[in-house]
Amino acid sequence: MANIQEVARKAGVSSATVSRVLNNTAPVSLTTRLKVEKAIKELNYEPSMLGRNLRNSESRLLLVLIPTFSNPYYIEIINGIEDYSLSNNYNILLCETDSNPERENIFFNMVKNKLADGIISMDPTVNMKKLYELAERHSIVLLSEYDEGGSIPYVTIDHEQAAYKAVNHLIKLGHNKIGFINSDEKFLYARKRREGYERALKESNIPVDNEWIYHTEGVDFQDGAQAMRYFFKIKNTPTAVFAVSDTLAIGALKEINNKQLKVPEDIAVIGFDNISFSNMTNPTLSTVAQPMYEMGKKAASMLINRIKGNDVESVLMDYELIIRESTMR
Amino acid sequence: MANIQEVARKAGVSSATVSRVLNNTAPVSLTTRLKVEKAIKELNYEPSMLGRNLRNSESRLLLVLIPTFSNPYYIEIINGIEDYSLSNNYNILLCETDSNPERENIFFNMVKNKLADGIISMDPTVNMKKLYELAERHSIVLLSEYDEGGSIPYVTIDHEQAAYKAVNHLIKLGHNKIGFINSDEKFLYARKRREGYERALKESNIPVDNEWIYHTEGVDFQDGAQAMRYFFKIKNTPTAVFAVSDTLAIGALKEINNKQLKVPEDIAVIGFDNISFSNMTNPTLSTVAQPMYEMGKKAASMLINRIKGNDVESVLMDYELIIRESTMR
DNA sequence: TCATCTTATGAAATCCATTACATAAAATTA
DNA sequence: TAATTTTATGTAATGGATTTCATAAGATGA
Repeated sequence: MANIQEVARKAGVSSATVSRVLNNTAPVSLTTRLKVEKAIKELNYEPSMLGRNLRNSESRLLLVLIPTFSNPYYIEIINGIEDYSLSNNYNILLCETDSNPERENIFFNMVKNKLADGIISMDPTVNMKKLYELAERHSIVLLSEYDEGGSIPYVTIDHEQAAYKAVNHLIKLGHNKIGFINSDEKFLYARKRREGYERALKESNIPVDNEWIYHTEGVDFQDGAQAMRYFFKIKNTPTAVFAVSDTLAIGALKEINNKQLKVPEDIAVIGFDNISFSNMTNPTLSTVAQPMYEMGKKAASMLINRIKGNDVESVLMDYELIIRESTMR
Repeated sequence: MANIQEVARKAGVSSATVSRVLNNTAPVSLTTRLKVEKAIKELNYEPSMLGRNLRNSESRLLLVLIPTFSNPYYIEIINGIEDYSLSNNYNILLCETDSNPERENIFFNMVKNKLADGIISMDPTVNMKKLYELAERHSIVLLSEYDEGGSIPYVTIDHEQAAYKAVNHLIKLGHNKIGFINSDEKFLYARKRREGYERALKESNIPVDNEWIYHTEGVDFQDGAQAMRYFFKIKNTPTAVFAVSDTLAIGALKEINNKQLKVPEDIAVIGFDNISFSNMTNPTLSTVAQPMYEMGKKAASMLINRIKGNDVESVLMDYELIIRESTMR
């Protein structure tokens, strides 16, 4: 592959002029411009990004940290990030951390090493201390999982209120024995959603019973199934279940089916995230929808702005309760 | 961030020596090594990948082309690719083409521009002509979708035989009205699976009826549901359905449920891919499992070998029929 | 017409790490 | 001990594009 010097030689100009033609950074006479363009075409020249990136000390690569590919929750968000980034000439590198600090380090180093220009972290298990260190010299945006009062900008929804609404919906259906499948409360979203759960119960004078709060290891289908098995084991099985993720809710649904019980007649179920499967289950799953695509776009635009040196503000997005068969009377 | 020159100055050596310490490419005396390491630590130096990549004219980035994130089929494969790549110091860039030639071009250009070292394409909609052009000067491996007799190495399974086995399984259950939900036959895998479908029928003296072969637009749930609605519309509705992807099969399942019919009693269903959700449906879905993780690993190892300049051979992997509730008697 | 401002272009420095080549010192071998 | 090899290190070129600085030619205005 030809380089800029060869193009310059062929066109009978200097490499500076070729660069000017390429980037439109200074006036170039029409005749020279044409000569250069001809040479470019003839040599089939494509500028080397390596050279350009080194000189500009940017990589135009954004890292997107997610804990695992296997949660479909992230898909739409990623689409939003990718669409926005691509149309602004940035590429995204999807980084699955597997909640593994070593992997996380690899990705952090990419930023330090100038191999990436910034990070959107959707990983609730991320090492916040290290992230803050990195944020001193690099651009970072948090998505969904965030840090209240911290200095890193974020995009999220009001988790407390969303959970409150979901649980309230179950209460209005007449339930007062409401199980809560939560993930580990080391995650902020989990703590927030628990607060919402409790507020809804208290407002309706339903006592909060810790027996009805189950904490899962992960957010896989299996974790949801296991939670449901727990609820079946205790003397006082709930008549409705709120799960903090659709994958958990679907696992619970499956376990209820296995028991030959009916949803929503015997047990109502509501999830969170509105993953595409949630509309394919039998019965279809009620859930809380976040504007994932928009959140992704917003986060990408914030990050790119940050990289350009502008200040950006955190945002709270709207969410929506989606009622389907699993919570119909 | 300090650069190699500053480290050299601080340690009182030349940058060449620092590079030698860093890469162990030539003997360095213990005393100098210690001096250099001390300077590196004090300056908090991390080598710039941009400089290194330019000099070595490599990016240690691999592109993975997929048509869309929304098919969970790809997840395990990507895990395999990523694990292998990361442990060989390569990063992967997940490229969603959306079957959009413009996007595809962006990614191809990254390779031409030395921003990426090679491509694993899982995209059946990829522009094969362009891919072959690219393959003349760059490293490429095909995964799943391949080109018979072509010069680009691939990793795949025997699609014809796998489809044959799946359909044969339905026949053995006593079905002779077997619908086939295929995707567009411009894809090789679709043509191969159709061959398998027809061979199974013919061997059992069941006539092949084109009315029972439906071609979908995509492989989303909706496409599967639509195919099933078609089967309900024709006079002679099949008693069993073979879908070329689990997402299609799940859509069909949903549609059958909507009709208040029972799977497998009224209609048996078998899919393809063994996505994680296929074990969560009601009833659980029979399917054909490909060794996705292994296929990903293999493809990554082939690509990295190619990049190193070695010759690599295409491989056929094993698959497995997974019988679940949707085809039980 | 002279002074001043634009326009157009090239030379050379720069970004950062790697490596071929050169050289000096130390170690080994004959 | 002389000759040869190995070790240890530095100098300078290299990869490819961008940009500052310098300069010459053309345009504008007084």
